[in-house]
This record gives sequence, structure tokens and C-alpha cells, in this order.
Amino acid sequence: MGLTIYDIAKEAGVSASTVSRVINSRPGIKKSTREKVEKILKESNFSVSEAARGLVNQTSRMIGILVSDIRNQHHIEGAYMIEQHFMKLGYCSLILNAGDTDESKADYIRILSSRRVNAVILIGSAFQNSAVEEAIKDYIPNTPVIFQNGVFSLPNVSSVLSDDVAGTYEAAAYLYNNGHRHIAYVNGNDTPSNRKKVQGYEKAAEEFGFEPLIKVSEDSAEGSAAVTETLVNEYPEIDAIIYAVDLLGVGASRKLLDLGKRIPQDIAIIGTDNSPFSMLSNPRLSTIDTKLQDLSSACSEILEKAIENPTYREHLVITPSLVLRETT
Amino acid sequence: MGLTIYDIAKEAGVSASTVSRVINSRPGIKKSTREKVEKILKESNFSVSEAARGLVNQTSRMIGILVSDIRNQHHIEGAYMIEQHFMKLGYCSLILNAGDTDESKADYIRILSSRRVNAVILIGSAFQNSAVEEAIKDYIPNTPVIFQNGVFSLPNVSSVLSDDVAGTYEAAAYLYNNGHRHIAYVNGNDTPSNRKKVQGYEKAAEEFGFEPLIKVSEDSAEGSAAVTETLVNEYPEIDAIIYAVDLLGVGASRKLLDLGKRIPQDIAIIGTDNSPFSMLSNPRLSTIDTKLQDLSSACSEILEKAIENPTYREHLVITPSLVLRETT
DNA sequence: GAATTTTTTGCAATCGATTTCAAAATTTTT
DNA sequence: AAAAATTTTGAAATCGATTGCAAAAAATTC
Repeated sequence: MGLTIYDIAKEAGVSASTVSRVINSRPGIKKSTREKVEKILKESNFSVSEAARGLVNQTSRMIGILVSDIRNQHHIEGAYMIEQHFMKLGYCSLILNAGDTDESKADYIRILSSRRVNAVILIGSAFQNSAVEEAIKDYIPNTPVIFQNGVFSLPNVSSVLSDDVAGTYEAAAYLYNNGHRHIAYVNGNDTPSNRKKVQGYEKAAEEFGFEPLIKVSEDSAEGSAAVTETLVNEYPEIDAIIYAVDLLGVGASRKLLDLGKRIPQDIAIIGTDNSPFSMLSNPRLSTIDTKLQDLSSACSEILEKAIENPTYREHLVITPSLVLRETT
Repeated sequence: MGLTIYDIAKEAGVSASTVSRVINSRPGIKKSTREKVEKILKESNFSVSEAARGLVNQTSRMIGILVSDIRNQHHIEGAYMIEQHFMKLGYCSLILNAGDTDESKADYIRILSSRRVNAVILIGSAFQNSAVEEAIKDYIPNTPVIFQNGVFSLPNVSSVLSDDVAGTYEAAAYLYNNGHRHIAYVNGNDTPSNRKKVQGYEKAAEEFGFEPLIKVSEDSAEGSAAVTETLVNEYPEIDAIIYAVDLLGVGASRKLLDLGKRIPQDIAIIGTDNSPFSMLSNPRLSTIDTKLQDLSSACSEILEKAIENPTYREHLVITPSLVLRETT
């Protein structure tokens, strides 16, 4: 345990420099010594200390992935793609699940700074706040950062986000154009992203001239079921509801069927995100596809360029599209 | 950028040792110097290099979490609990998504060894193979390891697993005792865990005297739908099916309804794992609850003890229980 | 105010690698 | 076989922290 290159060197009767050169397959080592050292390396199950190596090389070969909620299928999907992509390039991923408050999220930036990660990815619009922005400016001003689903006006931060306003607007427009006149909106947690979705809904309401009606649900199927029940009891004229998240839509559709409503004849439903389970639900949920897959792969690519060329920046906006299934 | 304690020391007119003592709140520093140093530390946004620190202290303050498929809701739930638990204790989590082959999984053990993680968690029975076992023995023989859903007979490996044989057995027994006589089983990927589930099914078949009928599906709702369709067409007498994974059960129930079968009157269905969406599906899926939540929290606790006391080991088996919902 | 005790501080070694530069070993050329 | 050119190798400095030990400074005692 805890073998160092000096131990290997002694064993092989060479110097530590030579061992290091063998490990890193540097040129200029006699074939016979190289083989001798390699043999001992294998036999003794030696593994280099990345900490020591990182210290000299001034790099950690780690990527910091900050996720606002790792249990969220979309977030983890994004983290997965990045982890896979960079593992191939020899990087490890520090995946951290950010805390609740803005300040605690900023703390995580400091942690990543201490770990000297080569790049940082923020996944989730919840990072859109000044504490995090300050922390980036102060602690990792030269580390390439990419913000999935948010924007910072900092020189080292790229961004990739879906146009939430447009997505919801389009959904509302579709419903209106298909004869719905009482279109309600059920929001989830108060996040920057969800606020933009509401904007899109309000914009459609104003443009098409229907009365906006917005309720807020906690982020669970049960919460949504409850909110939806109240909603349709209070406003029986409602003939369509848009949900800020697919999970809410699924919880609601279930409840509406229980209440004897027919979907989509009595009430049409549209969720958001095209989550894996939206297709599994019964009836299959129509949804606003925010193209998270595309977002994530764009992230990987941008980040790779940014690591190679520290001045590379990019700001990408992806327009969502409607996926019509059985609830519309 | 890249400030060191020497920079801070110079700025404060003290030695690096003093700065280090302030950073680590060591005793024996005059209040006035401490305050002076702290002020400069703040102002200059200094952050210690964990790599350098780890080198002297012989610790990385990192936990390695190896997951066989991070996109699997159960796996990520387990990783999440551990990440949260250890972040509070000042550890960062290296979450790695293991490769496909046994050998590539073993490679990840070597990577974690290089990173000198303080503990390793394996999540998923896919790690149950000799390549991984060898790698642990060779590369991290003194690092506490905990295997969620598998067992190794190594002195440094604890384990926490659900009794897969018992779970499936119980499900089959329940069905049999409720009048079903043609109980089929649909398996998923070939993993040690799934093999044990099959054993439980076969055991029940033998004990209760019904004819075992096993099909294999790929791990997707569509795959399961296809397999299920063939199955019921070929064997119309089937009146119950157990699925190795909830996802398969959900995909199947959907297809069965499309085929005009009534659930559970014509065919009863039981999934496995009590996944979040099993409750959301329509009809709500009955399932074998493998108590993954309990498993994960047990992991955190055991691991914490093992880090404090490197000889601590524990082997925990949790018995699954049936959750009966609308498909039985 | 000198001597003693106690508090603070800094020097230098250390952790485990990498890398430059010069020395040693080998090969090639005369 | 000596000189020159080339290939291999190793000694020592470095990365950025921590820490034991001794020295310096301050506080206490006489």
C-alpha cells in the first residue's frame, strides 16, 4: 500500500526519474529498462498519486458538475453525458448536488475551486443568482464554466439553454388554434426557468386574448393532482391545462380521469420536458420537448473546446418543439 | 489566480506556516495576526489547494461512487444519499458511471485508487465479477468498500443487499395463493441480481408445482411490450406475469390493455423495485419493494463507521416486501 | 531590570510525483 | 583505439500545502 515511484525505482535499480518516464511513456528510455520497470510496476500493483501528479502539472484532470437536483432525471442525464464524454478524455467527474440556498450553492463553487477542477458545469436554472455569479467571478474567474439552462455575463461562462418562453408560448398557441379558449397554467417550483415559462404563457394569453389563469403546485404528482382538482372544480369551463413539468401533467391526468373527465375531449393536457416517463404514462402525455438531450451534448462539445482553448465561449439557445401524443 | 499561502504570507508579512495555521484554525496564533491574515485571505479570494493538502495529509477527502448505470433511478438515488451524507462531513464525491465490460469496471477501481479516495461504494450487482474483485484486492486492499447489491469475500468489503430470491419467491407465492396457476416471468438484462430473482421464481414454481415459463426482454418499456405480446399470444393460458424491473411491468401493462386484456382480472402483473413511476403508472403497478431507500441509508452509515474505524465491516441483507396496487 | 516562563512565530523537511540540465553510457565515425 | 555524436540516466529543484522543532517575542516572576 502507498507505494511511491521511489519504491519502484529502488526495486528496479533505477532512479525515480526513469520510473516517471516509463509511467508517462516518455521517449529516450532504453527498451530493456523500460520493460524491467514496467514489469515491476505491474507486479507491485502500483498506481500513481494523481494528487502529486496534479500538483506538479497544475491540473486536477477533474470536471466539476454542479447539479441543482441530481435525482431529477434531466439533470442526471446531462451529468451522465458529460461524465462519459470526459472520462474518455481521462477526466474524472466531481458530481455535487447543490444545496438549497443561493449562498450554499456559491459554497460549492468554492469547493470546486479548492479542488482545482479543469472546468465546471452548472446544471439547472437554480444557479441563476448573484451569489453564484460572485463566487465564479471571485474564485474561478479563469476556469471554463458552462451553464446549462441559465446565463451569466462573465467572460468565462458559456451557456446552453432552451427557450422556455417560446416553448410554453407555442404550446398555448397550439391549444388556442385548436379551439381551446380556457387554457390554464400550473407552475412548479419558483425557478428562473419556470418564471420564463409563465412569461410565455402570459404572452400567448395576451396575444390571443384569453384570460390567463395560473396556479402553483409543489413538484410531485400528488401535489399536482390536488391543485388540478381544485382548479377544475373552481373553473369548470377550463378545457386545457399546461404544466411546467411532465410529472405534474402525469399526476393531473390521472386525477382528471378519476374525476370522470375525458382526455383530451374534455380537457387537453400538455406537460414540459419530454421526460422518459411522459411516453410511458397512460394516456401518453403530450409535452413541450425542451431538447435536453441536445442541450447536454452541446454542453460536452462546448466544454471540450473551452478546455483546449481557454478563451472559447459560446451561447446557444435551443428552441423547444411540441410533441403531440394522446392528451391533446 | 493560483495564489499560494506564500503569496498570502508575503502580503501579511508573516511566514507560510502562520498562514497555514490560520487557515486550519490551529491554536497558538496571536489574535491580531490571525485577524490580519484572515482579512487578506478573504480579500484575495484565496482557496487552498486540496491536492497539495491531500499530499501531506495522505488523504483526498473524496469518496468514490461507482455506479453501473447512473441513469437508473435507483442507482442515482443511492449515489445521492451518499453524496449528501459525506458532503456534510467535508468529502467530495467522485461519481463514475462504470463501463460495459467486467474489465472496464475493474479499470475504474484503478482510477479510484490513483485518486486515493477514502472509501468506495459500488452500486449495482453488475460489479459482481472476478475482474472487479481482483482489482479491489490488488489496488485498494485497505480502502473501505461497500457493495450495494452484491458481495465479495474480501476483508475490506462490506455489503448491503436485498434478498432477491426471497422477493420474487414471495411475489410468485402471493399470486399462486390467490388462484393464479399460470405464472410467467419476464427477466431483464443478465445481471447477478436478476439471476437471483429467477431463482426465486423457479423455487416457487417447484414448490407450488406450476410450470415455470421465463422470457427475457431488453430493458425498455417497448422491449417488454413486444415480449409480453408474444408471450400471451403463444401461451393464452397465462394469468399472471412477474417482471424483473418495474419499467418492464409498466411497458407490459400498457400493451396488455391495448390487446384487450383486463388487468388484473385476466392477467395480474407484478414489477420489481417499487420505482417512483410504478406508482404513477396507470393502472398503478403492484411491485416487489426491494427497499432501496433503506439500502442506501444503511450504506451511508456503514461507510461512515468504516472510515472512522478501518476494520469495521458489516453484511446486511434486507428482505423485500410486496406492495399491492392495482395490477393484482 | 534581570531572569524565567509562556506565547508566537519561522525554518526546513516532507508528501509523491515531474522535469531540466548535466553526467554517464553507448554508439558511430574517424 | 581515440574522438565525436548520440542515447540513456540521475541529481536536484519544483508544485503548494503541513508540521516538528528551535528561536524570537512577550508576559511573568523575582
